[in-house]
Amino acid sequence: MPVDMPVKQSVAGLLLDWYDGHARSLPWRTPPGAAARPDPYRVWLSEIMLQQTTVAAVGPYFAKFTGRWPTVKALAAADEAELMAAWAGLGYYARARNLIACARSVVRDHGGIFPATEAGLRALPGVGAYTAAAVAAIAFGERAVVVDANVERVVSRLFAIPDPLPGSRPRIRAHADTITPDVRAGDFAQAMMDLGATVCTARNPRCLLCPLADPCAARAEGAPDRYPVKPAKKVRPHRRGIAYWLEADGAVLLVRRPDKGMLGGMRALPGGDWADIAEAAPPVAAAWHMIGTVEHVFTHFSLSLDIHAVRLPGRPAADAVAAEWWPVALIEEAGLPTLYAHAAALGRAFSEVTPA
DNA sequence: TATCCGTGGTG
DNA sequence: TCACCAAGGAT
Repeated sequence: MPVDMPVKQSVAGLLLDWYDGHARSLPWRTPPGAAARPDPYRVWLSEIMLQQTTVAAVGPYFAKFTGRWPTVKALAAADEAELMAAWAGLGYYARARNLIACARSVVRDHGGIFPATEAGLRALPGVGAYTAAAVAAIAFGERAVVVDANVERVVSRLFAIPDPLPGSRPRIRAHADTITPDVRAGDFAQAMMDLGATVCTARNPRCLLCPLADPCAARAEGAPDRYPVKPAKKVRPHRRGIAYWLEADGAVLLVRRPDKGMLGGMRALPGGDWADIAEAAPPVAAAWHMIGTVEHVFTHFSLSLDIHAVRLPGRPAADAVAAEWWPVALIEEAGLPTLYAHAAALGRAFSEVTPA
């Protein structure tokens, strides 16, 4: 489909022409230039899942969620524990809590219809400046300045912005505004992200394939990957912790972590928060065995989690808050975050070779 | 503004 | 191998 007249051969025109032939086909998308707009619910759900998360990782989760909860009304009526378990493994679990809160707000406050404006969307839980702009543009065709990490990279290079992130963000946004067209708002936003994901990549950008190579200032300088300029990295501290695999009668004791903080709201093995290993008291007094250590890397620290296990002939009275006995054979369905899924794998191995 | 918040792929 | 990175938001 030809580009609409007003954009001509501007940056937007070059980009939209490229997008018409190179758009990625994704489950939450409509083809470039399509007359029909995509379902706002699916656009919103995909945008939440894609926050700081790769397309490849999101794929199976998007299929699972849209299959189980096809509409925002269905999602609003979902069992919260079931939804959190379905999100397990995708990370950033505050997104899952906000997902329910947002769906319920849409149903309760907006009659089950997503707000069609950037400002209306921005007021929803879990919807920030980027997501509000993206949904407004993609699902409703509103001209919005959509700035994510891809756009930051493309724009920093296109204009060779010398000052480092995050201080450069106002300038980046101002430049992004100047190249955002009045037409094909959703296609333009997705084209910028596709360009950043497949051509204008963080490392080894493919300038020979880039539709914006000609106007790109960073390419003219000869070192496009020098942009965006970033601040010096910080050292990642290391912590140690303990988790307990307490098994009895074919079931293992699980707890639910507090809503705030790491892995908030998710099921876990008992064992504390890894801040002070001395406070990680076992759930019951028993002859515990150290069966292994799980190494895990989070965004701002790494962790060595020692797994202690015991198998008792009967279930003791566990005083842990919000504790539940979960069948060992069904542990895969508990929705454990990755750290505890790895710990549970050690626990099962222990279970198979240890008599009660 | 700076920090916190997961995970898996990759060059 | 490992530091970097990914369609950010809340506080």
